[in-house]
Amino acid sequence: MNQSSTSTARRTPVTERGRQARLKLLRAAEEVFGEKGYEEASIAEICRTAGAALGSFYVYFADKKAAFVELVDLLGHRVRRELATAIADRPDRMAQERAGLVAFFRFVAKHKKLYRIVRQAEFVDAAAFRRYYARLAAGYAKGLGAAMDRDEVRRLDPEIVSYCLMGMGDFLGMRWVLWQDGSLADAERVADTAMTLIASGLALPPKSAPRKQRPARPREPS
Amino acid sequence: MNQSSTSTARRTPVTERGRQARLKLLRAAEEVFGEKGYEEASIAEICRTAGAALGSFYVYFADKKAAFVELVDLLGHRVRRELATAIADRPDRMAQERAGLVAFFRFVAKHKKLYRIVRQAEFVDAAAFRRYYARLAAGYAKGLGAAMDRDEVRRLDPEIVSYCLMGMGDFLGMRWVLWQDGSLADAERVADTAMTLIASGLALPPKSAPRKQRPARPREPS
Amino acid sequence: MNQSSTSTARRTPVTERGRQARLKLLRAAEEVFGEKGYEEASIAEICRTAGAALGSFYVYFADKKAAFVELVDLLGHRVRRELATAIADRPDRMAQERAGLVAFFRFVAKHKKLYRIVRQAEFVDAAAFRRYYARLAAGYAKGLGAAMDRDEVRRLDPEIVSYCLMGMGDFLGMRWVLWQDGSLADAERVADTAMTLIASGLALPPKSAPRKQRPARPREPS
Amino acid sequence: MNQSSTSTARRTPVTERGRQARLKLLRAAEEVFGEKGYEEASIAEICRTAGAALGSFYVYFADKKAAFVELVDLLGHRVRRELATAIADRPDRMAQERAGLVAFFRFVAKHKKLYRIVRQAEFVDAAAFRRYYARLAAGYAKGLGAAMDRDEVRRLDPEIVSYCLMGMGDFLGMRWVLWQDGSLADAERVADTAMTLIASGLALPPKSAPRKQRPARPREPS
DNA sequence: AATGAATGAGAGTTCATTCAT
DNA sequence: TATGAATGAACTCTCATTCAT
Repeated sequence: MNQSSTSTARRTPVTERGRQARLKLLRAAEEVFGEKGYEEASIAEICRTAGAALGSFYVYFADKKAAFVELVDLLGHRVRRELATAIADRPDRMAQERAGLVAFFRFVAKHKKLYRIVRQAEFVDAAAFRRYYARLAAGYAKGLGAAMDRDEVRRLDPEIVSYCLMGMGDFLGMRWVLWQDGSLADAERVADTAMTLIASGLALPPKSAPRKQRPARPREPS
Repeated sequence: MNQSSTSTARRTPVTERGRQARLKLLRAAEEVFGEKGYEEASIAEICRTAGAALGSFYVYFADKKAAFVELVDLLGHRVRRELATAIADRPDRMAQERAGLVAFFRFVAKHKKLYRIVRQAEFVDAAAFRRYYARLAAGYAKGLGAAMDRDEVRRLDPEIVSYCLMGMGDFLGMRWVLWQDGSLADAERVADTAMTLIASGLALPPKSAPRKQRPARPREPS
Repeated sequence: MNQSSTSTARRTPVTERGRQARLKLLRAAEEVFGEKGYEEASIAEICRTAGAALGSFYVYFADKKAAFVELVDLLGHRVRRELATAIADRPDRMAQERAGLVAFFRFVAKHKKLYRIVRQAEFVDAAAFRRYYARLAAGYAKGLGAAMDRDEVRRLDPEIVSYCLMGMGDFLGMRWVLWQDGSLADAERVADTAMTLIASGLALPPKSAPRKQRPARPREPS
Repeated sequence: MNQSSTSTARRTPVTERGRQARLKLLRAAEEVFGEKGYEEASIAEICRTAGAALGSFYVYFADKKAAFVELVDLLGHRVRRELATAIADRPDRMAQERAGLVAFFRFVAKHKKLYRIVRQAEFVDAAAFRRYYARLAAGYAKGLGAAMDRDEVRRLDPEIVSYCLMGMGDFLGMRWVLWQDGSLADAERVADTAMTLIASGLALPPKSAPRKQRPARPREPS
């Protein structure tokens, strides 16, 4: 969780000046990694972009990968915050789903380059990649679980459902936002279709025989 | 299609011996790329694995990327063939969906390393990556469209639905197969849950008011 | 003089078919060497241009350099023949000089690319390079010597004078033909100026006191 | 003029230590290029000679060619300085010509290997090659023009005359210095002969009819 | 903290030449 | 003769990282 003491010394700035320098580098890293991808990005260019000397990079980051991973975590925060904001105040789960999906499209469209960083993380640091999705899924599942408890949606394993919905969102975003030069032209139509699928998929099944003891959440099908 | 005459000459073998050598290299590339990933894989190791001299690689492939791309296309063929086989003879669309999903899990479990090649393609050759999914989606959409025409499933844009289902499959495979050291322990349970979602999502809506003129299937974008 | 038996066997074609194949390769070599220069030219491209297989090259030439050297010698022949033709029938030495200079300009303009081969020979095969100029100088000196004997031009070491005049021609051709995209726009004006210089330079000195015994040619100044 | 930011960063040393290292590499390059020629010279050898690591080369030079070009420009400076020094204090143009010619022979004899660098530049970087001669010619022409204005020498296009004289010098140096294992044994005799030619060639023509209006010196082409 | 010079392993790629057919 | 596959040494260049100041 905390990436301390990997090799050469302190990595956390103490002075305010240090904190600023570190931030400058991180922002430059965001730009360069986003533009070039992990492998093509060079630390030299990051430093040039940040207006810092080559050596300074290693004052604040253990190595190239450490900076990248930090960026992935940062992005995870941002995405989750964005989604949380978009969802807040929505009356019911389906409204939340739609708001979340559209917000995600918007995020991807707005940070096209940047979003590739997350996807590339799979090949740079698998743990950071899993962490990103696991945390996203946790938040997702929590919302779904609550909705299930309110009998708003069909009772299914929330984690599985979360990955289903994340997968849908991810692929739709890839196909109709990323591959569409980032325009949101089709976003509404695509979201409509997806929401039809999701709404029906999650709709409560016609209650055949009311069961006294409702089964533990995870297990449901048959 | 054929990238001739730019640099060192012909790339297509003429003799049978040549065809064999090329195949040997391609198999070695599959192994090494799968094991190490694109960036970490070295052509020297591919050649060592294939038992060929370094220069021989360039007799058959223009460069590192060309071999990788060829591999991605090859994998696309294999996956599509596998899925087509798994689906054949299934009585209805939902049975096909389930068979396809499970077959996909099995493919991923069996070729865990290899499957990373496809995912990494996004960062090596975007075109090959898109091609992979576009072709897969095309086949998928065709099956869905037919089912819609038979009134087996809800009428929606087949391409969008295809990407939704591919996304679900992809993420589930990632989470419960790839991250699970490739075991298929959870596969059935996960497939069950997913199928509940899919079946409900694609089920024909309760016909409220019978419409004379059923709406034309939405046309495929671009 | 004769480049026999360097390594692998016979290099001289016996059949007529062989002679043709060899010629085809030599012409291709001329084109490719001329276009790319010695180092950048590849035997593969020469063969491709000739429509021959890679291995065929070594049937007719010992190696890359051998073909190049042969080409340089060939060019030497052509240049000397061209000059000889241009000079023939000129009434006096100065007319010959001018005709030769202009013919040289024309040759360079016409075979711009090709002429670089000669110049590059200095760094590929010094002997071939010297041979080229030595032979040219020999012819030049012979003509000059004859003119001296006819008391048409000032008596000086003909070889030295030859190199002086070749140097002038070479540099003028370089500056006003090669660097001028091969146009001959300035050729006349340049030739005029050069001829003024040459004519005065070679003009008989005002005979001060007639000497009985004229000195051996090479030694003249003081 | 300065080729910044294209690839790996700054090329101009900032510290004194850097300046020294750069110089060390440049001197090594001079030695190795001179000895082996451009193509045969390897950067590895240059670094070995300089006692520097391979990577250091690229700290100071963008690539092999850049170092070579810099060397050519450097040589140009040296040659021009040498000639300027040799010419200074000579009473008249002909004395200057002779001094320049002999100084040039001496330079070639002394830096035999080095002088090949200039000649090879034609095939490595045509622009640097032209620059070398264009600058030399400019200085030459200036001196000639002044002499013409003083009515010391015949009035002709100074640039054309410059190239004539440079060509003579070049070829004589090649034939009687470079090909003579660098000895200056023949230098005097050759210089004498050449000077006879030059002196007569440039001598003022016998004033047939005194012209009021002396013709404008021909203007320099482009 | 900050700098920038120094490092050197390692990569992809080329190509003249040889060899088996 | 003619072919084209096979070879592997050699090359230039990159770049993450360390070090001295």
